[in-house]
Amino acid sequence: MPEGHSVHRIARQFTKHFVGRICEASSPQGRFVEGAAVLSGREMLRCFAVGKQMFAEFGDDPTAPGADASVWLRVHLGIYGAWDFAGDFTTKLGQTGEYGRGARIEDADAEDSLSSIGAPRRARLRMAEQEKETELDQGWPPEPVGAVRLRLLTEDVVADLRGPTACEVLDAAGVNTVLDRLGPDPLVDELEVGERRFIERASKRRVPIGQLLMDQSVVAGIGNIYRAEILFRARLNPYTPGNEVPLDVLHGIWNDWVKLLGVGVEVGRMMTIDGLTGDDYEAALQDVRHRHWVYGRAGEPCRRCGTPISLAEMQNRKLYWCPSCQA
DNA sequence: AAAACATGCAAAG
DNA sequence: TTTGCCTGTTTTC
Repeated sequence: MPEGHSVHRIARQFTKHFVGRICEASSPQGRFVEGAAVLSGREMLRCFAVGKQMFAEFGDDPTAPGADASVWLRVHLGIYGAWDFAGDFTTKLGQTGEYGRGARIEDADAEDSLSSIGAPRRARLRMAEQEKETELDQGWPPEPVGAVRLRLLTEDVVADLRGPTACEVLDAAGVNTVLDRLGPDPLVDELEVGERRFIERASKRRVPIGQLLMDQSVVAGIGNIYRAEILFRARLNPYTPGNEVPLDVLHGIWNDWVKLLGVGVEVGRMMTIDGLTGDDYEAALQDVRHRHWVYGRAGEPCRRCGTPISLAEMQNRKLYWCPSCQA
């Protein structure tokens, strides 16, 4: 379910609560027993997201004779994967602080100082596209619920992974192989470098721009909602071949993605309509049907011109656009 | 109550 | 090209 913004938030959560801690790893479901055994007993050294994928590096296992290299965990949540955190939290993520480029790790402390009113309380936090916090009224550690592929446990925080499309242990070379296949991510790459790579990859192909934006090797992190919304905001027809999109429009698309991703990571939702205030903003926060221009609105009147929103299949995914605004 | 559907991807056939 | 992932929400019977 998650697009890029939520994976960055999850990586932040790991950075805040797991990095620097020894992790006990297990696979209650039984489908990742070997991988969990490799990770268990190691310290998480760092965690970051690139596009929709999350990478966490674990240090040397001091108890394993001859071990001298770190190992990496790679996770892709797919369409309904989720991380369930439980333990002592001071706050939900995303309510304070700037989540701009390069601020992922440094901001963690600032956030703590801003929100340290009140003692940490034990809670449960589900992180998928949407986040939901609930009370934790069990003993410690809590029983895994459902099919938990991987459980990472520290002294006071636990993270349960369910339903991922990818979950594997890699060495550094394996991580690089994956990273090489991924296009630029505004929260990872220098903005100018990322833009150059995006335009290089998008402007040379005859493939429809609607398809290129979903291609994770062209730009990483955009999914079906951001795709539809970015194209509407650019007033660009999704079927326009990449090599026929004016360069300044591609430039605008990249900048818009930089902006939307920043908002998404900060707010924790894909807010794609600018300038909402008051009740309209609250409604948008609350309900996906109120926060997009065209996504999920087939047949409903365009919010800008009233024309019914079109729906078609592109690469087995639903594509929404306004046939008038995006002629 | 049951079925359909979803903000992806990888592996199998 | 089809299936698996295996959950949560919405729609249909």
